Amino acid sequence: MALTVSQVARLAKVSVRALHHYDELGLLCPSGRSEAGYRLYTQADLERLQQVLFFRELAFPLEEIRRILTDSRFDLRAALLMQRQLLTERASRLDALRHAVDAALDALDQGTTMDREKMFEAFGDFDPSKYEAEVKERWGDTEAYKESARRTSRYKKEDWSTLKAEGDQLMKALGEHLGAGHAPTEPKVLALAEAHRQYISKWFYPCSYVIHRGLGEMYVSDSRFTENIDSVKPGLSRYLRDAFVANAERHGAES
Amino acid sequence: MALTVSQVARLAKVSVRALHHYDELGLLCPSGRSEAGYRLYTQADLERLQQVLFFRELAFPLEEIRRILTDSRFDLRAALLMQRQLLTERASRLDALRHAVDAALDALDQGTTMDREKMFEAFGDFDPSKYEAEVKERWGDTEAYKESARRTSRYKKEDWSTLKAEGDQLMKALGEHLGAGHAPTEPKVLALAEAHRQYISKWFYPCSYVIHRGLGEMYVSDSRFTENIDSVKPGLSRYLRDAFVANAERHGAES
DNA sequence: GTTGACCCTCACGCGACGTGAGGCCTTAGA
DNA sequence: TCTAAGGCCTCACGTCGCGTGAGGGTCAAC
Repeated sequence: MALTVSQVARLAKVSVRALHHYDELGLLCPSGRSEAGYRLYTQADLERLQQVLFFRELAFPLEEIRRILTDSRFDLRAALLMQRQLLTERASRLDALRHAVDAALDALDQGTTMDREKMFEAFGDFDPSKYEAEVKERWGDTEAYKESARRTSRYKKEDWSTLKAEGDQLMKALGEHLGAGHAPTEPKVLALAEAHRQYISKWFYPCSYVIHRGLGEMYVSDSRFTENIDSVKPGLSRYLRDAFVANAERHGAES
Repeated sequence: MALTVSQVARLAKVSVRALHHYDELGLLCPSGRSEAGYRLYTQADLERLQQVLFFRELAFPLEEIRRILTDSRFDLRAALLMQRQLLTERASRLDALRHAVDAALDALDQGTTMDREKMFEAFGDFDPSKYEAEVKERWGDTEAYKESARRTSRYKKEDWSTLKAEGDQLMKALGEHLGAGHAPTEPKVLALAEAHRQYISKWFYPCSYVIHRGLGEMYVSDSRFTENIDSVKPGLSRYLRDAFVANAERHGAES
C-alpha cells in the first residue's frame, strides 16, 4: 500500500523535488525504502504531508514546520484549529486588498489622487502565525494557546476587523503618548497597558500580568515584533515593554 | 514633495532593500536623485509602486510585473480589474482550504481516515494569473483580454466554483477519451473540443477557432500548461492541441 | 564641530526549490 | 531474454527575492 515519490507528488500536487527536499530537511521522511532505494510513503506520511502543506500555505518556514510537527506537545486538533484561524485572517486580508483595488478604481474613475496612506494600508503584515507560534514556543502555555485557537476559530471577518481596529487603536494611542514624551510609568500610559492586557484576555486567552510582562519582553527581544511595532512609532516596542512591566509591578506580579 | 527611500518604505510597508532591488531591476525607478545621490520618489512613483505591490501580492514574478507595467499597451483600469479578479480567485481558494481543514477536523473527531484525494484537493494551483498574462502576451488581443477581465471581475465565489467544475469536467471527459484510445479527430472528441471553445467564450471572452487553436498550441509549447494539464492525464495537453486544431480545421479556420 | 539618523554601493548568504546530469531499477512488449 | 520507456536515486549548480552587514558619505539639530 506504500506510494512512490511520484504518486505522492501527483496526489498532493507538489513536485518530486520538493519531496526530496523535505526528506533532506527531516520535515517529511518516507516510512520506508524499497530494496532499490525508492522512497515508500504510508498513509501516516500522507497525513503528515497534509499538515506540512497547510503550514506551508500559511507561509511558515519549513524549518519551523518541522519543529512544530516534531514537538512532543504537537496536537493535531489544535494545529488544525490554528490553521483555520490563520486562513480566516488571510481571507480577511484579501478582502482588504480587494477594497484597496476598488478604491483605486474609484479614484481612477473620478480622476482623483488616492490618499497616500490609503494607497498602501492593505499591504504589510501583522502575521498572527508568527505571534502564535512564538507564544507557544516561549511559554509552553498550551492551555492559553489552545484557548486562543479555540476562541478565534469562531471569529468571523467582522470579528477580525473589530479586533484589529481595537489593537491598532491601542498601539496608536500608546504611540502618541511616546511621541508626547510621557513616561511609560505615567498613569495614563499604564491605563493603556492595562487596556492592552484586557484586549488580549478578551480576544485571545486569559492574560495574566506575568504573561503580559513576558509579551512585552518578547516585543523587545524578538526583532520581528520590534520591527512591526516600531513601524507605528520608532521606539514603541521598548516603551510597551516598560509600560507592561510597570503595569505588572503595580498589580503585584512577582519579578 | 519628493519622498526618500525610507519614507516610501514606511508608507508602503516594504523594506528599503526591496526598493533598492526594484530600482536595480528597473521595476520601480525613482523619478529623481538628490545631489547626494539619494533616491527621490514622486506621487507617480507611488502609484506605480501600488501596482507593483498588487501584482506581487498575486505572486507575479517581479520580471513579469516589470514587463506588464512597461508595456505600451498597459491599461491601469484593466490591470485593476484583473487584480480584483485574481484576488477573488485567491479568496475562493482560501475557502477551499478552510473546508479542507474542516474535513480534517471532522475525520479526527470521528476517528476516520480521510480519502486521499480529498486530503489534497485544495492544494495545487490552476493559477489564472499565468493564463491571463500569457494570453495577453501571446496574442496581443487586448479586446479579448479586457473583455475577460471585465466579465470575470463580476464573478462571485459561486461563479468561480461553477466555472472551475465545468472546466474540470471537460478536462476529465477528454482525459477519458484519451485513456480509451479515441483519436483526437473522432467526432465525440471534437464535440468536447467545441464544448471547450464555447466554455471559454461563455466564461472569459469570445473565443474564435483561430484563438482556440492557438490556445491548444500554447498548452503544448509552454511547460507550465503542459504540466498542469498532464496532471489530469499524461499526454492530455498534446491530445487537446490535436483536437483543437482538428476542430478549428473542420470549421474552416485558416492555417 | 559633533552626533545620530539617513543615504549610497557592494556583496555574501538564505530559503525553497527548479533543472539537469549520470546512472540504476522496473515493467511490459517483442 | 533483451530492449525501451518510464521510474527511481544522488549530486550539484542555479534562480528569485530579498536580508544582512560592511564601509563610507550626507543632512539636520544641538
